[in-house]
Amino acid sequence: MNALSTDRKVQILKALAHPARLEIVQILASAPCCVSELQARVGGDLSTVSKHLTLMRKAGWIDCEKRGQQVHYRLACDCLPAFLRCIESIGSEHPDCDC
Amino acid sequence: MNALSTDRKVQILKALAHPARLEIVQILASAPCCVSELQARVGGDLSTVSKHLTLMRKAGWIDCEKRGQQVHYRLACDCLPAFLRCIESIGSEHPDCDC
DNA sequence: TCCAAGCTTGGCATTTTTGCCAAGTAATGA
DNA sequence: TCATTACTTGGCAAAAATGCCAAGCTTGGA
Repeated sequence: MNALSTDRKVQILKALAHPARLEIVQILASAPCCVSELQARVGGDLSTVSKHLTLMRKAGWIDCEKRGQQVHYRLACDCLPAFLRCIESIGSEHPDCDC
Repeated sequence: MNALSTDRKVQILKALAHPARLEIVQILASAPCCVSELQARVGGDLSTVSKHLTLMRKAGWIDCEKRGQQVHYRLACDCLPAFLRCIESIGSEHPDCDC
């Protein structure tokens, strides 16, 4: 019944478990975006942002499409909002963390 | 509107982004369990399992209660099943990963 | 053809995470 | 009280993740 290996699920989870990557999917949740625009919003080197995007694409969270010189990234799943709501609910019920 | 900081959300995500920890919450999803029983199921040193549990408790995924010499851990959220279904759906739609 | 814009990839030093061992604490029973 | 069970915590070496720089690769325009 468990179609996916634990390691595959962990790969998917790790892909979002990083501040810049989480911000990127939240940006992409409202609209598709190209790499340099994402870099402008989250900061860091362009190559770093590109590597984050590759990692999330391999995990399955996002897709990309080349348009001229630009590469447009967009969400590849419908469940991100529900996924993030779950995290929000855990966070608000346990405000006494170590952050 | 975004009640939680990005870092707090990342902490919550990181807490599940590990093979042993993901297996532990999946075990706890069916029933509460004590530490040595969890160790018997996921392997590794008892101290390692204990540290995993502490980390997930601080994140907010699980709670614990002391009963005599044993400490019983259990899920602290209702949304884990939906959360895991989202991961499953991403994994099954993108089977060509590097795992 | 040549150049520049927009990305990706390689390499590598720094930082973070992991997991074992040893030591410590709390509860229970002899 | 003493020993045992059930955990937790400290410490540290090994492994993994991160992020910058440099170098590459396409695409489109001059």
